[in-house]
Amino acid sequence: MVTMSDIAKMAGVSQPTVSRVLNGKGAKARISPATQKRIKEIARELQFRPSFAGQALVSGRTKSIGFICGNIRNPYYTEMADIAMQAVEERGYHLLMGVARWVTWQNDLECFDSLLARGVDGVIYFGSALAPGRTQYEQVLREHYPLVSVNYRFPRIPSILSDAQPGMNEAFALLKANGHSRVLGVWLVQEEKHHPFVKAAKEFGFDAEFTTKFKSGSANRPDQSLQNMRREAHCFAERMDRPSAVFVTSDQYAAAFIGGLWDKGILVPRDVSVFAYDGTRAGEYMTPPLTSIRQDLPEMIHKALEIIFDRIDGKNTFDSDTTITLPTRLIVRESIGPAVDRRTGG
Amino acid sequence: MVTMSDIAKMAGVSQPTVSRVLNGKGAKARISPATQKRIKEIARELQFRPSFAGQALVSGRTKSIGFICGNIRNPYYTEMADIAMQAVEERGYHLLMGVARWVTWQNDLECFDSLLARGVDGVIYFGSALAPGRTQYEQVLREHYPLVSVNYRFPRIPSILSDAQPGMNEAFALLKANGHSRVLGVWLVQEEKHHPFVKAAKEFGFDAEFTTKFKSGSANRPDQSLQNMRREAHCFAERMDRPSAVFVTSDQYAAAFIGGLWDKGILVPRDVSVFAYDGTRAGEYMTPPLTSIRQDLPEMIHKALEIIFDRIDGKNTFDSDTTITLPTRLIVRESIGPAVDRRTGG
DNA sequence: TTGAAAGCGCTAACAA
DNA sequence: TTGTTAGCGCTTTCAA
Repeated sequence: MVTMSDIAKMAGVSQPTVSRVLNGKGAKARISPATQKRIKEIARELQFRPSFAGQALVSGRTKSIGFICGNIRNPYYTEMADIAMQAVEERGYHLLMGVARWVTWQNDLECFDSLLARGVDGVIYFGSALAPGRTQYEQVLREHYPLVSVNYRFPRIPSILSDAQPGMNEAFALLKANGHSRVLGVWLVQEEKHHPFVKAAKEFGFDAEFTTKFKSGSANRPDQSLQNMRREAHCFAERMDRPSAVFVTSDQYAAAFIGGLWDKGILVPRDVSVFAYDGTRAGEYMTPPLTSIRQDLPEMIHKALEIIFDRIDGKNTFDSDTTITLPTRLIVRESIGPAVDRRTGG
Repeated sequence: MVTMSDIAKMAGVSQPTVSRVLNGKGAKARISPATQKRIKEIARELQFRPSFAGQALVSGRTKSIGFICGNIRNPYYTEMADIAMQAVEERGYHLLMGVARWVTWQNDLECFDSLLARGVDGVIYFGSALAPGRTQYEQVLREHYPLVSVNYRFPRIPSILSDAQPGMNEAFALLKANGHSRVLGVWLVQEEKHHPFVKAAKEFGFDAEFTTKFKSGSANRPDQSLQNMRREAHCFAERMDRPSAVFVTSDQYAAAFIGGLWDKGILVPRDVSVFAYDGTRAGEYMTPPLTSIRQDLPEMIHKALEIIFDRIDGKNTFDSDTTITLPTRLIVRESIGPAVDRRTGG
C-alpha cells in the first residue's frame, strides 16, 4: 500500500505536507506551487489512495449509513435501498445494507448491532423491534444516535410514516365506480393499514372482510409466506361467495395472490379485482399492471436522510419526536375492473 | 465513545491487557480470571464496542466485500446480492454494494474505484468494463487484488460463467414437444447467450429470428429499456406472421415483454409461449409463472467468494486464469404451452 | 511555506 | 500474568 509517508520521502518533504496538498483545504494549504505539483505528480504515479481506515480513525466517521430491512427481495425494500444508495452517494457516503431476514423478531436488532460494530454513522431502520427497554433503544436515545425509523413509530425516535388513508379512499372510490361493494383485505400480521382500510370501507358503504392468517416468527420467512399467500388465493378462488375485490397488504404479496388466482384459472381483473399497498415501480411490470396505493418512497428516504445527516452534522434541527407523515395516493393501473358479483350472478 | 483505555483506567490495568481479555485469543490471553472478570464487567457496563476504524487500521482489512452490479432493481442482481450477503456474513464480513446504473460504460469502473476507496477487501464484479489497458484492470493484476468477474471473461482475471447451452437445449426440446417450430429471440445488446440460442434452434430444427434492438449507452437506463421491451412486445403482438414462441434475455425483461403482450390482449401461454434466461425465484411470482433457464446463482456466488477469500487469506489456490463455468437447466413453470401457429391457423 | 509532534483506537512484540 | 513500547495512516495543532 502506498502511504503519504512514501510520497513524502520521494518528494523530500514531510508527511503532513503531503496531506495538506492532497486534501487541498483551500486557503489552509499554503504550499508552494512547485511542491504541490511535485507531490501531486508522485501521488498519481504511485496510484496513491488515502487509507480509508486511517481517515476513519482520525475523523471518527466511516461515511457510511446503514439500511436495515427484513428482506431485500421485496421490491419495496429494493427500491427504497436503491433510492437511499443514490442519495447517500451524492454526499460521499456509502449505504451498508443489513438484511434482518425476520426469522425471529430480534433479527432487526442483531442487524443493528452488526452495523454499529461496523461503525456506520447513521441508520435508516425499517424494523419493528426497537422498543423502549431494549438496550439498542436506550443506546440510541442516550447517544442521540442518528437513526430514523421508517413505517414504525417508537417513542422519542424520529420516524417517517405514510398515511394510507388518502390512497385507500381513492381506491375505494374507484372500486365503487366499478360497481364493487364487497371486498376482502389480506394482511400478513396485524397492521396499521388495517384501520384506513376499515374506515374507507365503511365510508364507501362496503361489505368488508379481512384475514390476518400469518403469524410473525418463523412463518415470516419470505419464500414461505409468499407460498402461504398463494394458497390463500387458492382458497379464495374456490369460494362460491367470494367478494369481487381484494386488497393485499403489499405489492409483492399481491403478485403471489394474483399468481394463486391464476393457478385456479381466475383472471385479474376479468374475474376479480385486486389492489395493493406500496405502489412500487415493480407493480408496473406485473400482469396485469398492478393498481396500488403508492407511498412516496423517494420522499420518505430523503426526509429520513435529512434527519440523519442533520444529526451527524450536529445541527439538531429535528427533535427526537419528529414524526413526518406523508400522504399516499392511488396509482391506477390495470388490476381493478368492473365488479363480478358471484352472488347475483353479475 | 468508550475505548479500551477507558476500561483500562477503570480497571487499573494497562490498555493492552484489556485488548487481550476482550479478544480472548485462546492460550495467548493468559490473564488472571479475576482481572478478566473485572474487565469484562466494566466493558459490559460501559457498553464497549471496539472501534471499527482502529481495528481496520491495524489489521489492514475492513472485513467487507464489494458487490458491483448495474441495477439492483433487477431481481437477478437482488437475488445474487442477497445470497452474497448471507455468505459473507457467515465469515464476519459485510457486503458493500456498488450500483453502477450503467448509463455509460465507465460507471462500472467508477463504482470499483469508489469501493476501493472504502477499502473493501475484495470485489464481486458483474460489469463488462474491466478490460486490459484500463488502469483498474492493470491495478487488479499488479496487486493481485481479490476480484472475481461474474458473467464476463477478462484475461487473467478469475471468472464465473454460466453455460447457457444445456438449459437452452432443454427449452427447445420442451418447445418442440409442444409443437413449436418458430421462435423469436430478444436481446438487449449483442450477447454471449446468442450462440447457444442459435445452436439449439438449429439442432432442434427451428426457424429462428432475433432482434437486438437496444444499444448500450444511455438507452441502458433500466426503466427506459424496460419500456422499450414492452414496446417491442407491442410490435410483436401486431405481427400477422409472428412466431409462436419468444425467448427473452432475462427474467426481468420477460416480465416487461409479457406485460406488453397483455396490453394487446395476448395471453401467455394461451396465445404465445415465452421463456427467459436467469431463472430467478422472482419468476415464480410472475403471471404466468415463468419458464426460464436457470443459472445456479448460489453456486456462482459461493465459487466467487471462495476465490476471493482464498486470495484474501493469501492461499492462492486459484490462478488468475481460473474460469469456472457452471451448467444451466430449465425451470419448467407455466409460460410455455402448445404452439399457436398463426400462419397455419393452428 | 513547511516541519515536528501528538494522537485517533487498536494489536503485537518484547520485557518483566 | 501483566506492562511497556511501537506502529498502522492519517489530520491537526503548534512552531519555525
